[in-house]
Amino acid sequence: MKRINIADVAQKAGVSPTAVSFAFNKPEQLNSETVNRIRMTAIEMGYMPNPMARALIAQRSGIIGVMLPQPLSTVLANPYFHTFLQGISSMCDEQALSLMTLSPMNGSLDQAIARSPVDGFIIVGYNEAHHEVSLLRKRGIQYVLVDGDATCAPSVNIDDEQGAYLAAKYLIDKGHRDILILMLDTAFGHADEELHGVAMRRMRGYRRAFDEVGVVWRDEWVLPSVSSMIGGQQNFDAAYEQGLRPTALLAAADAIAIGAIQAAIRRGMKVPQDLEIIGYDDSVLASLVQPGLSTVHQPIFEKGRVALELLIGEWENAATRITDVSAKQVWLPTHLVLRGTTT
Amino acid sequence: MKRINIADVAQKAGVSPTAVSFAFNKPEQLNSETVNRIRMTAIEMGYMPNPMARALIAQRSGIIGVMLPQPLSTVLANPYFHTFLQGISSMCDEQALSLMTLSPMNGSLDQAIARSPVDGFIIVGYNEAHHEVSLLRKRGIQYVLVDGDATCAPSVNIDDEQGAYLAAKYLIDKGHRDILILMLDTAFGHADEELHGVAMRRMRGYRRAFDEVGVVWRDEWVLPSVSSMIGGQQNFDAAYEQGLRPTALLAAADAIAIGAIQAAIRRGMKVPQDLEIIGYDDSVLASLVQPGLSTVHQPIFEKGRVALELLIGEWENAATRITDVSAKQVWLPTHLVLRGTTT
DNA sequence: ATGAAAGCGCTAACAA
DNA sequence: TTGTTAGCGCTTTCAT
Repeated sequence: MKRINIADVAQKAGVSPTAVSFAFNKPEQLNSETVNRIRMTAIEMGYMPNPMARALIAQRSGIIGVMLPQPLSTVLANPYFHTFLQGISSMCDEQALSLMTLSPMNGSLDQAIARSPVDGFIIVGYNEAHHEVSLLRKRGIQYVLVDGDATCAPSVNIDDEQGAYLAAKYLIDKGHRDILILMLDTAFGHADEELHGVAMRRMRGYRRAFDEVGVVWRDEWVLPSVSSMIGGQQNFDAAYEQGLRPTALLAAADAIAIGAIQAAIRRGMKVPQDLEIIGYDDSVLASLVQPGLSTVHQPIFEKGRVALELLIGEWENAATRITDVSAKQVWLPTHLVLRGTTT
Repeated sequence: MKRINIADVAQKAGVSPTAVSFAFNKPEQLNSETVNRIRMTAIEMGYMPNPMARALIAQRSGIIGVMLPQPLSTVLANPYFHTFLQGISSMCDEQALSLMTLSPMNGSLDQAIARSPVDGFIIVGYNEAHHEVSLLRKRGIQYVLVDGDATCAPSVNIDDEQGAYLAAKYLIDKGHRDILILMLDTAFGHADEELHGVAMRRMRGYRRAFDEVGVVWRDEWVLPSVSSMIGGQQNFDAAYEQGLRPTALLAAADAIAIGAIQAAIRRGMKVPQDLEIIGYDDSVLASLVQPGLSTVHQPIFEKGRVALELLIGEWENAATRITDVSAKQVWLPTHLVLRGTTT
């Protein structure tokens, strides 16, 4: 089925392709009668300008790409990303931009990037040093890094270290010494270096609190976990079967914490009486579960908004040729939120 | 900053643009030495083929568009869509497709559609009769309808009516007569006709159970609610202040049910002792809240997968010129899941 | 007020 | 094995 193009419409309406183009983009340049006739014909024939051709000429598609560290289906299972994407979208809605998500296809992002007709990227969970990222840089494509280390490009991060410190400090001050830590597995160099920065910063924060008070840091008490409820369950169970008997738990993500709670309850423990727990992120789930999850709050929604704001700022910089020395690094604050999983 | 194009690379590498193109797309057609030289030069110059130009020629972008009934930020606040989008993405991941979301911009989808370089649409919550949808049809763009009435195009729906019937029947059989119904507001013709089909089908299901047993259906006991926790809270409160004293509650969406539960508890009621509640959708929240929400289960994830499968099927049909008479209407089953909000 | 023609960046017949 | 050439569908000067 051949798609109708501008020439078809022009011919049927008895005008030139230029006229048809004007009828859609600059109607004021044309006799309003002609505009009407052309519009009529177009509708009748089911014509609509081809978006790809338009984008090719304009060198701009109105689409922003969000590069994610995991397959999309995994990401969408994570409440953190829900809120983050909401933040981006709220800005998209305002700016009439469309949002496209890209995840590693067959383990690599190359494919995905090469095919994405986007005006810029928001890159989540990769450091600037990452291979694909440096390619973008070289190609002169605008991007903003989120949850990743950056120096040359704008970035949005939170104060992971401080948040982690506060959480650990709280439990230690309450007298806990046998604290199980379920850490993001990305801190262990398993998966690429995704989130490497974030995971390491949180680890350092926990550690700082331990060191400061002189509590022994035992590596066997730190387990890498995928960032999901299942991950939390499995690793809590694993710890228990290894003989660990924690009185408190630090989880580097809320989902992990919630999974661990379920596992603990299943083993007959009472939360928070037998086990105090502090998660990380303050995702929507934290206030929904029973008991409410004590956690480190980070402004997730705002993070998304700010990321897109920075990206838009980049476009404007490029347009007005202001030098790129700016490269803003935004650091958003974190704080402790106490709910029902701590006493 | 001028972007490097194929000609620049060709010149620098001392070959023709064709050679460069081949080096990227059909390396086997070229002397491997030449390929290497070209690749080197390309990397050095930071060159990457322009995705828009590619898509223009191929008449195919590898992107599928998901048309949503509400602004993206609203949609992402809804657990139903999380799971649905996960279903689509799981298929995307497998097929190396990218996913782009479009929401009404400034109240209309025209803008968004006109700018979307997609290979096809998954349209959620609109009927085939909807203006924008019929435009697509005319333009010859492939699409699949989800949660909407269709005859000419493929569609995926669930058995809304039966699910609603089961829920209402259950409560009625337990002896309840004062049943508050928090219905999707889209059943009331407020917002366009979005979800019109779905909302009406659920309404009919509830009604059928009432009629069958001869329970009086009172329109004042049916309140339109936006599909969110806030909506559920507000409408439960509104009902209460109107003097309604329900002993049971049917909510046409889980989010509504959960909001209503919170409102009820705040008024000192015990769930399920004072108020039995059945939601709709069985979204992830339903099993997370305390007490667990009894609800009508629908296979949300699968719905997303099937939708994309149908779309891909359309492409293949078009390619092999099989006539389009097929237009599969898929109906997925629903069933009742009892948890803690019923006795 | 309207049209002819050049080109956005790329691919793919067809030649050489 | 490599290059020439003609578009993909559209926008946009520059003429008329």
